Amino acid sequence: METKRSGGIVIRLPATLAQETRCMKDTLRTLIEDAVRESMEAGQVALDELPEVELERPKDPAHGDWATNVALRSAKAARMSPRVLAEAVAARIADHPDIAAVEVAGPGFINIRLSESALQRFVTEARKAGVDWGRADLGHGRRVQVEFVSANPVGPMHVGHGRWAALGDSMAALLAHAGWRVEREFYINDAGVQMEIFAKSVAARYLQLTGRDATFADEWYQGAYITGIAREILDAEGDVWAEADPADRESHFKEVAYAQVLAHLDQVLRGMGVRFDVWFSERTLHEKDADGRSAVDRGIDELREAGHVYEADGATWFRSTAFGDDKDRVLRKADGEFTYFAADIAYHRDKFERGFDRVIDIWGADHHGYVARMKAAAAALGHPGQLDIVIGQLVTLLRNGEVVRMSKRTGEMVTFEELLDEVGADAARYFFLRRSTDQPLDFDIGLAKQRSNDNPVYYVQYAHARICSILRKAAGLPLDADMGAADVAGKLIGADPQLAVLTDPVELVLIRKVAEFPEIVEEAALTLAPHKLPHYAEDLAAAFHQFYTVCRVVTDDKTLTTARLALVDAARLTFERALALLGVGAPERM
RNA sequence: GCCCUGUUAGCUCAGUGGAUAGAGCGUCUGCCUCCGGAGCAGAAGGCCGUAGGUUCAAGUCCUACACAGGGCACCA
Repeated sequence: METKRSGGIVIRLPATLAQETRCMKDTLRTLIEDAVRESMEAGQVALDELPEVELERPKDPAHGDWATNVALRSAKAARMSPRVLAEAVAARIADHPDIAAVEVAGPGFINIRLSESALQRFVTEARKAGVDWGRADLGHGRRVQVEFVSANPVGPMHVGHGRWAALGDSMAALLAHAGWRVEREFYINDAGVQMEIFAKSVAARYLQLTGRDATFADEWYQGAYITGIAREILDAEGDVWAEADPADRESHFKEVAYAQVLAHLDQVLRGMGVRFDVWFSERTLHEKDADGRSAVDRGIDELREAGHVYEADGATWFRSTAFGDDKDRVLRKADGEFTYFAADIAYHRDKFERGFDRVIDIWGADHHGYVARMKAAAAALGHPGQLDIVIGQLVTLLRNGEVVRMSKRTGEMVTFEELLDEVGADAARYFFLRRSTDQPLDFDIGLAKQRSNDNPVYYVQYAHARICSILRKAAGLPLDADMGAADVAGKLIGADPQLAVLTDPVELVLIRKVAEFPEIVEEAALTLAPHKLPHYAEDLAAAFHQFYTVCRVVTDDKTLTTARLALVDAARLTFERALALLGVGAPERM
């Protein structure tokens, strides 16, 4: 099988924004650095060099929009009280037009409150950016590959795969929004023992269906889907294979069943909106080229030439301990077979040969013991630090509080497809992405089935739908009208809304939340932590609902109405972007 | 035995070395002549697993220990 590249790949290139957008944080940092430098030059502060200026958002809104601890950090070196140092710096930034207030607080924090006009500008900025709102440039257009799911093609997707699908897809979207050129890849483990067992299992069921006796070993795949595949073969091709040579039969069944499972995986993944740019077949790594050598051979050769390979006890070893692993690892067993690890080395070598600056693998916690050797291999191949391996804790499936044991072998399982049917793709994705990858996930089917309002995805989607409803109301459209929210908003608001009238505390809280979005994108992309997005979206929804309760948007006051429409439109856009990065829909009505 | 991840409100979980540790659910009390009540406001609820250490400052970093889950193959 050839490496398959799906058609119509869309790689979104990083947008080059016409104007140089500097986020508020960077602007403030420069401002404070200048203030410290001036204080030093004026002889107020005795420091040898400019300290690093850290800015943070205080937890307590009473402390302003931003705070810096620069005075606390430099006090010792400057041999002065942190508060006095802070006062000296604060006095030099207080006059900036974007700053409403500066105060020294606590042990020596400098708290900064932005002016209303500075905040109001974010509404314009978000609406102007449109789908590019929140875009960052961490990647500088470098190429990153995210490999995830990568299931053995020997059975249906299970719930754990669903978590990796949601996680990988969202992480990829996040990285793309943060300025990386991203490719999504699925590694098909279609070589090796699992496939043989798979074929034997199908063959045995086929024979049984034709009324013959067939041994079925305990360690084979017991799942009902095996019989299903066997029945399909029987229906399509008849019982001609019953009397065929067992080796021929198994080899034929293997390919038929493999194709079916692969189609199933693709279909389920598409059903939840996940599309891979590349499906990479492990088999291709074992195919011999004109010189009679496979990619696996060449991978080992490369390591050998670099001096990292040796022979011992009849096996071929990789000296992974030279790169921080606990023990050396076997590449080729004494029986002449390659280990799975050897193929994985060839695979990662192939990835880097394709020119990725960075490669991210998403694995379940059950593979964490593999991390050290894989990173060692990447380093030995000349790519230290370019491989990130994200370890996600496992999913435990519960049914009404009782653990459902899942095993491909015994066939006792609830497939991910069933779960998607029951709870819907949006809720399933949101549920998966809300928890940190370091946290094990309990997925209770009974609970998820209830479709209860407890699910925060509805809270967020409802906020979006509510905004669309306001837009419909303002445009005089019926409640059930289909509309392009952005177009409707554009016509209603016009080119120059008077945002200066947005001064109500809840309006400013909502603006601040909207303004935070680019920081969240950057932080989530930097830490490979999509779970920050749902939490942000819920905060944004809370800010919007509070605003909605206090402030009526559509009133007789034309100026205020237009300004508030602009604000809710900026919020709508932010919901839409945040949900898009999660792969969750933003419905215009529910 | 060794390695990884976790341990924060009754439950499920957030928390870039900073100020009085947050949210949802659950419990209790209020709010619909009004753009969607799938909403909002308020109350109660905490020795951040334990013990040391680093720091001006520790839920956050370091070291032990306890508990939970997952790994420790010439398996895939």
